[in-house]
Amino acid sequence: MSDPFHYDDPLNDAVPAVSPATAPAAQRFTYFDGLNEVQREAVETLDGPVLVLAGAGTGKTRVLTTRLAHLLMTRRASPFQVLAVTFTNKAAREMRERVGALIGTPTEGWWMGTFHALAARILRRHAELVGLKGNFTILDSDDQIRLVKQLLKAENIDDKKWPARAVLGVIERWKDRALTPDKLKPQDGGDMAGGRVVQLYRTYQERLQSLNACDFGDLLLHNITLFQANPEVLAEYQQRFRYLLVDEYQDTNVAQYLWLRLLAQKHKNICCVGDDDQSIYGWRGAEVGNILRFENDFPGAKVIRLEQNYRSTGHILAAAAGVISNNQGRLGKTLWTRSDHGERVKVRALWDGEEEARWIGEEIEALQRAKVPLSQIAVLVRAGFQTREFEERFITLGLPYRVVGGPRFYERQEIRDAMAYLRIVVQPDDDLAFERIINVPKRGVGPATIQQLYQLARARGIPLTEATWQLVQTDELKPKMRTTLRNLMTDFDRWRTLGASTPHTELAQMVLDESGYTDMWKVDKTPEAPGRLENLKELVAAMGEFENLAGFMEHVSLVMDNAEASGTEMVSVMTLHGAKGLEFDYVFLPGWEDGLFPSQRSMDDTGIAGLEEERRLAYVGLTRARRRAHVSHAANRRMHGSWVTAIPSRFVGELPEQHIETDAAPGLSAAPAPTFGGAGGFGSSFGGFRDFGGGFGSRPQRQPPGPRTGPVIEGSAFEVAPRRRPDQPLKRGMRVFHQKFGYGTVKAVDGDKLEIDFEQAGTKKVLDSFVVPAEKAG
DNA sequence: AATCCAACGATTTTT
DNA sequence: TCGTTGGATT
Repeated sequence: MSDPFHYDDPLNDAVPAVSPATAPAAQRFTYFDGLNEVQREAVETLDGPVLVLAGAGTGKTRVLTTRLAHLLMTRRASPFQVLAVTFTNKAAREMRERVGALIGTPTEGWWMGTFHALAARILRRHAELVGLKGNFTILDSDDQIRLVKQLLKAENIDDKKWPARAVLGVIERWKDRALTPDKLKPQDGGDMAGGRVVQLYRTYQERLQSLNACDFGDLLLHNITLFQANPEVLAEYQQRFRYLLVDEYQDTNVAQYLWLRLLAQKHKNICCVGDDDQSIYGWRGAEVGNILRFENDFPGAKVIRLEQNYRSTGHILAAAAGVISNNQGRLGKTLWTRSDHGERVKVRALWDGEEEARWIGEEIEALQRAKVPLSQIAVLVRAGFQTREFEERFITLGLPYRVVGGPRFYERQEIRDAMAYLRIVVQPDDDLAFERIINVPKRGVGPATIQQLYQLARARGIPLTEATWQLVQTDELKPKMRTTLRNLMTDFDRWRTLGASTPHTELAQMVLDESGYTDMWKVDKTPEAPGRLENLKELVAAMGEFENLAGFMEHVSLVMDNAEASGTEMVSVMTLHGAKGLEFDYVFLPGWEDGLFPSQRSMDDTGIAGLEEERRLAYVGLTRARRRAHVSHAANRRMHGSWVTAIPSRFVGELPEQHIETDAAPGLSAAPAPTFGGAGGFGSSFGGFRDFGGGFGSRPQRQPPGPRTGPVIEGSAFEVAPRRRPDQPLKRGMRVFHQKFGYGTVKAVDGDKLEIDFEQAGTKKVLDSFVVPAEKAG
C-alpha cells in the first residue's frame, strides 16, 4: 500500500510552483486592487513576526489569502515552504480554494490545513520516534470515553462520582497546556477521582501507546515531544517552513503555541491573524494570553490593526463596541465604518420564551414579505436547547429553517460503527474498535463473554482479536458462542486478505454486508433506520474519492464534516459559537437574560474571566449582523421543566442608549436593564433566575395590562400569526411533506386535523397547516 | 443476554 | 421537560 501521507517535494526545493508566465510583471499585483492601506500593509509585511489584529468584518480572510498568494507570487517561498494553519476544516478549505483561485494552480500537497491535520501528517512520518507505528489510529471521542471508563473500573473508582467525561476533560485540558504526565505532581489533579487523576492520565497514555493510538491532543503533543527529543527532525521542518501563517490565533492553546514557536524559530517569519475580542473558546483550552503576549514571544513583532469594518452599520458597531468596552485587558481596537448609521439595535422585552419565539417568527415573516432572502436571516442562541422553541414555532409557521451544528456526519452511530469494522480490518490490534462492534449487530456476545476475552488479552498482553482466536481453539466457551466468534474472526481474516486485491469501496461494502451490519438497519423499524442506511451508502460513496482505505480513514478522523446546505432558502438557527466567522443581514439574539446569557455556569466556573468570555460572545453575536440586530429577553422562561423568572442580561444594560431602540410587548415595561457596576459586578450567589416552585409546572400569568391610552383590540399582541392556508385542500390519499416527519400519505381528515402515514416516522396526527402537498415541497 | 423502566441531570465544541 | 443511563427484570 502506498503511503498516502508522503508528498514528493524535495526538502530544499527552489522549484517555483507558480510559473512565471502566470505572473508577468505588469499584472503581478492585481490582487492588491481593492485592499485598503492597512490591509495592504498586512499583505506586504512578509518578513519577521507579524500580528494582524483583525476586528470583526475587516477583511481578515482576504488579507490572509492575499498574503499567501503574494508570498508565492514574489517567490519568497515555494508552496512547500509555507505552513498555513487554521482551526477548522472549513477555514482550511476556504483558504485552499481562495489561494488556488488567486494563483491559478492546484494546491495539493501544500502545507495548508488544521493544526491537527498538519500535526498528524508530520507525526505519521516519524511515529516510531515517539513509540508509535506509522499507521496509528486516531481515536474518536466515544473511544476515549470508553477507555477512561475502563480505567476507572480497573482502579475501582466510582464513575458516578467521577464521571469519565469529567476525568477526560481534565486530561484534555492538561494536554492543551502541553502537560505530559511527567510534568505533573500527583496532587495536581486535586481530589478528583480520589486524587488519582494524574495516575489515570499516565495509564491512559500507556493504553493509547499499546493500542497504537492517539487522541486529538496527542497529535500536537507528540509533535512537540518529537521535536524536543530529535533536534535533527525539528531542524528539517524549521528549515523547510520559511513562512508561517496562522489564522484565529486567539483560539490557539498552549500546545499549539509551542508547536508554532518551535517551527518558527529559524526563519522567524510568522504571521498570526486574530482578534482577542472574539476569543470564545477558553473553556476548551484556548489561551487568549497567546495573542496578548505575541509581542513578547516574538521580539520585534510588528502589530497591524485592521479596524475598518466592511460589514455592519454604524449603530451595530457602536452597540457592539459599547458592550465589549466593559472587558479588561484587551489589546484595543476601534472598529469604524464608512457605511451609514443604519437602524438602531432593537431591544425587545417579552413575557416568556414562547412569546419571544412567536415575535421573532412574525418579524421574520415581515422580512420575508419585504423580499429578504431567508438565508440572510439568523437566530443566534447561547445554548443548543434554545433552538427547540424556534424549531417548534417555525414548523407551525411553515417557515423553512435549518439548525446548524447538529451531530456531524462522522459522529453518527452508524458511521462510527462502520468505521470500527474497517479499522479492525486495517489494524487488527484496534481493541477499542473491536469492543465497539463485537456485539453490533447483536450476536449474543454479552458482558460475560467480553470479560473473558478481556482477561485473556490482559493476562497474555495480546490484543483482543488475538485473544479471541486463542479462546475459540479451546472449550472455554459454549459451542454456540465459539462458532459465532470463530466465524467472525474468519470473516475479518478473509476481508483482510481480500483487501490486497479488492478496490477499497468494494471491500467496505462487502464488510458491511457480510458482517450483517447493513441488515441490522434494514430490519430496524425505527424511523431513523432508512436515514442511517443512506448515510452508510454515502460513506462508501465518499470513499471513492480516496486512493486507498488509509487515506480515507485519516480523512474521516480529521476532516469529514457536515454536508453543505442544500440550495433552498432557509433561516439559520445556531449557537453563538457556531456563528463565529459568519454574517447575515438580519440577526436575532434571543435569551439575553442573566444566568442564561451570560451563562451562570461560566461565571461560577471561571468568575470574571468567564463573564468576559460571555461578553465576547455577545460581541461576536452583534457583529454578525450587517443591517439590523434584534436583541430580546423574556421575563419568564421554562428551564428543565420548571418556570423561572428572569431579569434582562447585564449586557442589555451595557448597550449604549443612543444606539438602541427599546420596546416591550404589551403588558411589560421596557425599563432599562439593571446595570451591574462594571465588569466585576456579579455576586457568586446571584442567580438571575428565580425559581418559583415550578414543581407544579404552572405557567406564570401575565399581569393584566395597565390602563391604555388608545383603542386596543384585546389580545392582538398575542394573536398567533395567521395560519398559512393550504393552497389546495388536503384530501385523503394525498402525498404530503412535513418538515419534521418527512413524506407521507394522508389517511384521514378530521376538520383541521390529519392522520398521516409517514414513510419514515409512522402514523401521526398533525394539523393541516404543518404540512404541504408533496410536489410543492421541492 | 436482551429488554424495560426509573432516576438523574441538563453550556458553549473542533479536531 | 426530555433524553440518557444503569439497574432490575424476564
